[in-house]
Amino acid sequence: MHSSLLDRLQARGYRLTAQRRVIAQVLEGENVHLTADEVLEKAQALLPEISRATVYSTLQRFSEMGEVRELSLDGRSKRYDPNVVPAHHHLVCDGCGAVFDVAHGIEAPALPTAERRGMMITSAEVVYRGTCAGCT
Amino acid sequence: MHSSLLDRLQARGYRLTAQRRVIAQVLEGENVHLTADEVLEKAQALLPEISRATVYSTLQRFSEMGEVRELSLDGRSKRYDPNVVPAHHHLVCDGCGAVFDVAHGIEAPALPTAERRGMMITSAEVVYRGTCAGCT
DNA sequence: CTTGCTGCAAAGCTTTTGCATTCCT
DNA sequence: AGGAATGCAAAAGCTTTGCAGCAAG
Repeated sequence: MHSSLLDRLQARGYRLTAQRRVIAQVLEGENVHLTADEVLEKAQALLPEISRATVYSTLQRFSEMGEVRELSLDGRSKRYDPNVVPAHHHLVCDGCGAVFDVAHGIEAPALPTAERRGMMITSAEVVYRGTCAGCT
Repeated sequence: MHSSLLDRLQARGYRLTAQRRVIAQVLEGENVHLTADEVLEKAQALLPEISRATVYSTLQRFSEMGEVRELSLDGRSKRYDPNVVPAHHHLVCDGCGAVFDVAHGIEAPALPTAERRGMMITSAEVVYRGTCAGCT
């Protein structure tokens, strides 16, 4: 089976702390993508003394490691997507900002070389938008 | 020819002020997409007494009118895209956050009904990412 | 032991808001 | 004249940072 996020943390020489264990657990237990504040809230339910700064820095660390994807889809908060692989697109509710995964298999169209402005393209994500049932 | 943004403002009953004229001018004069702060800076060069609050509320107004598109592509600032029509995608530099338009003609793949979670899809934008020359 | 991690609180940045004043129409 | 738009300054989110103490390896 796959090695867990925690195993990979350790393999890279990062320390394994109760806080990181809890944050990893919170992320993996969710099928929607949480904001940092929501991660804090759920983590505090499991480990009351965890701090906001730790949640933010840990999410940043996980993101730099490529273990979590940071999404900026509305002007409010970033959201954290624990499903880095396989690559997939997102469906966003313009009302509440909720983000849903779109099953993989859909491929974004390639960007013609003439349009690349000399950049090497590292990702191509499609963002679908609409309004969810709860937001009428 | 097309009616200008200012004509459309007036047609909808909005007042035509020096501030709005300057903001429209700043937006239309750019081929990259500016943040609110950059709009303020350029607007102040033309009309020194314009305030930050006015820039923000005007951009919000233009966006509600559908005259400008609000983009949230990184966790920093929103950017404002004056080219609402034709629809087009964007190329983002992960280093500096700069946003370039991708020529229209590229179509995002449709989202299968099974994946829509009951939502009516109102838009599908592709975001290409890479690192621009200046960000090495 | 050593160095990295945590918690706290303060600061930073972007954006919004309340209210008196100004000025389009 | 009348109501909308502006400017100012304060406040409100979200996120980052500095630093002393704690703990994983």
